[in-house]
Amino acid sequence: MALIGAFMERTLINDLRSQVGQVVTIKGWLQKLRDQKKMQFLVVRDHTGAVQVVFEKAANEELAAKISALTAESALKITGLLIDNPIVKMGGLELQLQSVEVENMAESPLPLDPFAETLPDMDYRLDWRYLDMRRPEVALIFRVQTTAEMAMREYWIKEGFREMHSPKLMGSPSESGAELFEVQYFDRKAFLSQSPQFYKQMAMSAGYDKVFEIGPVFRADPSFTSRHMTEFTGVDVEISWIDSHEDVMKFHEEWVAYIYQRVKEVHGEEIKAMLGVDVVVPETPFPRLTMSEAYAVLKAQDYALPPERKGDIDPGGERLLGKYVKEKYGNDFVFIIDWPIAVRPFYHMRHADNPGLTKSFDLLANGLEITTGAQREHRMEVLLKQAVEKGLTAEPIQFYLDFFKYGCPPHGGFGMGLNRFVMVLLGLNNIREATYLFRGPNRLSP
RNA sequence: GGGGGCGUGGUGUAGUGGUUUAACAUGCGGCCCUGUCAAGGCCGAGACCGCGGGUUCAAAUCCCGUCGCUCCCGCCA
Repeated sequence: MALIGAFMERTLINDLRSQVGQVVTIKGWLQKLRDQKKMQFLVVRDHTGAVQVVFEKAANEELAAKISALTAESALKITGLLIDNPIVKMGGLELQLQSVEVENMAESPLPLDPFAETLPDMDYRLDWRYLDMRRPEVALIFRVQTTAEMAMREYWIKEGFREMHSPKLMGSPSESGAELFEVQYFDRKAFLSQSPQFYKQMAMSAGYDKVFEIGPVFRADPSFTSRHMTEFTGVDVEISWIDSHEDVMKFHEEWVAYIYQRVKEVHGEEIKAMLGVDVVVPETPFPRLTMSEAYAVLKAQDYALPPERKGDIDPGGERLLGKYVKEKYGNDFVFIIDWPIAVRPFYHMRHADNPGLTKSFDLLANGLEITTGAQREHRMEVLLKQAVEKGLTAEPIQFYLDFFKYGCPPHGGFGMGLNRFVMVLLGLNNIREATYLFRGPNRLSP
């Protein structure tokens, strides 16, 4: 703040209180103009707040006319004397306008009025996302996301993690049947990465011990739901020298609790006031349900699982489990562990005493799947055998298999959807709300 | 890929066979009033009811097709 003030003539609206009695300059948007006979009132907003600006028309008719011509949401620079005025409902402050500079006049009418009583459809809001995002509630979502990512990094750094940036262009499809986007790559084909999975495991083989990556993930799945996107931000973690997936879960839950705690500290009150959501720091450890226990719970509640999908849980079942765990343990989070090999990829390690089950987990948050994790199979012969069992051939994944030839430690990790995480954290009902610019099967712009 | 729902002024909605020259709110334009502050009052512009076809004396309203959006399932994060 002080640094900016040193070379920029501007006071943030949130900092005005300390400048009473001085001439200050604010920069922001005209949220409301109340143009009266003798007086003009302007509500001006920047990214920190809003303040009332007042002008007495008789003082300067020319300036008054200039103000009258201002349109809603124009970008303005206003200089005036800041006074304390308890009558003003907006913080008891008032800026007595001396000059106004129009940096960018907004066309009128606005295609989307950020301060209208009713909110347009999501799709329309996405068409005019930059206007939609002027709403303080939307701005809050992305301030929270920033804090959340900061907290993630704080925790990682403290634990000795290294940040990786793996390539998103790949020469061959990595995981078997995954839906990949194909792109033209000079005179051949390339694919957009649908997970940094293999590359973060390579870092384990490189001896980096613990790594994380926050980056884009592409999925060519034509999914039309409130929680799927074709491009999203993945949060990936991989940890070496673990004994089992339990070690990964232990890290995961403490890390999540820390993020919640930081977000609550920094934004808790605002979130409550603007979004009506109480950020509750979850108790650790999170409850754990094995797949068979999860099935028993669902069966006890007469939930009918689709018979042909044996070994998996459908979204309705996940929501019910979330509700069950909330009631029984008072926790929004639950790990579903030990998934059958049929529904897990070849690289998940299997239980030594039960080869039909993997040492894997999903993390459900309020009944929504936000994370998949596992201990990885680091013994090359076993890995290859499991790949073949899944119908894969060695050639396309040979580069991956090679990671395990020269001293790769036992390891495991998880991949979490950042947007889903923010969605659950803030109680948003659609992933588009938690995403800067949504990408779906039918949306590539703006 | 399968299924459901919805498409009415800029936006959000009402109207679901004939008093519809399509209503209401908000926004926009004009005027009036007012140290205003969810401002108030009056007036005005703005929709061939997504598109195409059909049924009917009569369609925003029913049927078919089509496009768009949306949610659910599948898939996943």
